[in-house]
Amino acid sequence: MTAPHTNVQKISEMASRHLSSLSVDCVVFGFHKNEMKVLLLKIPYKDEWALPGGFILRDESAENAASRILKERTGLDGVFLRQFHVFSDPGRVKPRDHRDNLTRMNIPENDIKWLCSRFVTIGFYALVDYTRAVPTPDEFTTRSEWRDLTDPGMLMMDHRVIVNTALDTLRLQLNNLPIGYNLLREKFTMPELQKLYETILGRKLDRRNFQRKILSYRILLRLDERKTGVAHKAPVLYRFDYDGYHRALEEGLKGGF
Amino acid sequence: MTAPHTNVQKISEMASRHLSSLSVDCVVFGFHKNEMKVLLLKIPYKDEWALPGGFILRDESAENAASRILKERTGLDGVFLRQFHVFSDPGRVKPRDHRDNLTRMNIPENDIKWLCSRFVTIGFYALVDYTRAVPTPDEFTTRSEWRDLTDPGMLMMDHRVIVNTALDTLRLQLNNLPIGYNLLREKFTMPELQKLYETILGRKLDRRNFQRKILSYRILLRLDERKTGVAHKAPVLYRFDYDGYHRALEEGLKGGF
DNA sequence: TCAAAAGTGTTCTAACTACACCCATGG
DNA sequence: CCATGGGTGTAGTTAGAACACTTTTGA
Repeated sequence: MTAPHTNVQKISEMASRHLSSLSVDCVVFGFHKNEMKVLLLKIPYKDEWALPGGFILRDESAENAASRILKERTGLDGVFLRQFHVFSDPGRVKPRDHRDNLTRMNIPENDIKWLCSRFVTIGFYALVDYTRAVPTPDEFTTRSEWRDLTDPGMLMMDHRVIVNTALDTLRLQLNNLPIGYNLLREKFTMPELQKLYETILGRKLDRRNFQRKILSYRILLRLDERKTGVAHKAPVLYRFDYDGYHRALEEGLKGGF
Repeated sequence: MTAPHTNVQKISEMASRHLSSLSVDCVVFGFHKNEMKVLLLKIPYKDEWALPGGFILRDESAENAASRILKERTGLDGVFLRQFHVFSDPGRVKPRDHRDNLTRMNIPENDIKWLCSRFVTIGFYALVDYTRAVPTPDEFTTRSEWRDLTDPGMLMMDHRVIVNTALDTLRLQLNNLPIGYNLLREKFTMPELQKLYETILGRKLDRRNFQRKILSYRILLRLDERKTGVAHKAPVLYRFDYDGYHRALEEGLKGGF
């Protein structure tokens, strides 16, 4: 792109009035050992974690940006991904923090002034199979880790708020989302599925009623095998009936949890 | 703001890589004569309508921008307003249309180049009392009108998609939204409230079951008066019990419609 | 006086809740 | 061999769907 032939002052006015620095941040949910996990990046020289995110590139949609970032951070393609909220409060970034972040990204001092005007991010949440995702740090972070959702540590900027909002959205949309399909491995047991729902909802469910209800949706295929190497009675394995699942989700799981 | 002392080429790169033109568009719902209405602005010299919207100003949040615009277009303050989706598909605006719009807004030719890179909008929906809102055109449109939701006419760009997405969201969130509280006048009859729900849902509800259900939520106060000047038996007037309503909404209207 | 709309009650059914019992397994 | 977790069944309660009758009013 060639520079427009206009004076710098004019551009400055336009940029400050009409342009925003626009990014996406991904809340990547996983499920492991009966715990909900979030994928976070460690900020070097600080006891803080950040959500994987980045700028939306020219000529790509926000959805595209989010799935590109996800692929980079987890190695996964075709992940379940959905936008849930825009965070645009001018106070969401302390100018000091913002400057630090941009400096870390090797953005020249002069350009930082441009980006400091407003910093809007679109929140996405993703549901991924914990066992298949490989946490991968980016060039600005030291490492990438699955952290406990309940106790992820100190989060940068308003990222804690973003995570909480994502979780609230997840709960609200629970009955219209392919939760199990994306968060569990292909084969899973009934108690595992129940634990998943309990963890997301934050409350206990009755074992027998849960089983009856979830089976009534006709979204599960009971397999002719049982989980091996477990204590006590070996539970039966299930997998999702893809067609049935998506048919049911369009209506929403009636009654719901 | 003073211009940063850097060369034009550099700014151009930064802007095109990291900055977006960011706006809000409001889908303003009203309810009148058993019809859902949307507030639209007429584009001059074209047989097209547009959603009221505008750029987010420096140092204001998207929410702020939306409620500011709403105040300008309807004269209403403290309106129920909620963001529902970001539209960022690079193909959502035909470059030709975009250029026309910006030219109409008296934005100089040179600056238009900046804004053409990407054009992202945050969709908000609003629920307002039809009888109190006064449609007010902005400086770029000839008039402002309540249009039928089912047949609003030709809409500019992807605004039809935005309206449809807003309606889908409204239906999904119906049981967690103060629908009646915001769309009806202070006093209303049970049939009016039912018609509202039926219109949003797009299907008939049983008169008697609706009444029993809505009353069981304990969100209505039955008044000691009836609607006057109507044919047939005069229906009783109700108004909302504000406290009860908001208590009930936190849980969601259980069961729902 | 009658058609059309509003107010109220009843019945039937399906879904949810809360349990009790038996089975399989590893320590 | 027994504690623990998994599979299945049942009774009581509640919420939802379908439906009938009476009341009020303007035309």
